[in-house]
Amino acid sequence: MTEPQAIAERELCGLVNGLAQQIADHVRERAVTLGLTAAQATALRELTGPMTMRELAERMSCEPSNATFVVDKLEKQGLIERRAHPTDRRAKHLVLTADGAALRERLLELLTRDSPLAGLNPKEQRVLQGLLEQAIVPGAGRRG
Amino acid sequence: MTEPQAIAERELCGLVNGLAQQIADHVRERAVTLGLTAAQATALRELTGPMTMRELAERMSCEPSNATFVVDKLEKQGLIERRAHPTDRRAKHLVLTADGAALRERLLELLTRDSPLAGLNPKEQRVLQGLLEQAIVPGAGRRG
DNA sequence: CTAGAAACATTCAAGCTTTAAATATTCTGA
DNA sequence: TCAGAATATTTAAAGCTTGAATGTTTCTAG
Repeated sequence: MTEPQAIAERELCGLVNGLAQQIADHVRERAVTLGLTAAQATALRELTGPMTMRELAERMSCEPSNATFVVDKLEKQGLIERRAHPTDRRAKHLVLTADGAALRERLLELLTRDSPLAGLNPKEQRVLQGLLEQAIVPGAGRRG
Repeated sequence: MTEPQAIAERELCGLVNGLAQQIADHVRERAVTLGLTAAQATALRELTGPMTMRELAERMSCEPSNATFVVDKLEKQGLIERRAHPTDRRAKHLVLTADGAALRERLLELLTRDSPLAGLNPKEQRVLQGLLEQAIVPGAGRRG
């Protein structure tokens, strides 16, 4: 016999997942407009400036090996360059090309034109943000 | 120049994604205990009773073709049966085997033992649920 | 200084997910 | 009735993601 509280929590997990999917679909729809996949668009969006592979992976919430995969694609399209890191020879320095920077601008414009969170007003969004920050256990992101 | 509101929304999307990942990791950890992958465990969990492929896919928040893939695995393990649908010859009727039902019980027990939402008390969870329900656009789940 | 631990990036294998296309069945309207 | 639209499922191809090595470079304790 499952308790009501457990059922409510499971339903809540489903809602979190559903909203995450809605957000992902929002990105995907706009990405294909620019000839990008969702993963590529996410990488481009997160590349706010020169950064290392690991840093990009963290911003994308994925494994470094996955970032390698995605950056490979973007590099082949001439949107990103892998340069030597100024101070750490282990690391790469990811830099947008002129084409990449231009496409990123168009992408950001598309992504901010309308929001996947349009159902919530700014006040509600702040409440949601507070709850999410509280729900996310810092150390437990992965293999913690 | 990007507006503060847009930046806040993007950060909020990141938090939603982060919590979804935390929930997924929670499922994955317990799934491997039973020799299941995360996707298989999700399918088993959502199979609350006999249902069609499409219905399962919707409960799993994935494409029907993906449900086919996952159900294939569960069927090979003897946990699920694909039967003829009583009234619609296009559809399949998914039914748990005795083994499948038993494993599902163990899975549910593991999943409810501790929650991936332990950071929130019941009252906060209700607030979160209300916000998520409001944020999720019914028709826009996919290609809407 | 130096050996071992740690960190950065990559490769590979395995599994997950989506898209598009194909088949079979049901529904709808003339 | 019957043609066309819509629905349920599956297949194949492409792409995504992870986890376990591997090689290189840096850090750290002694």
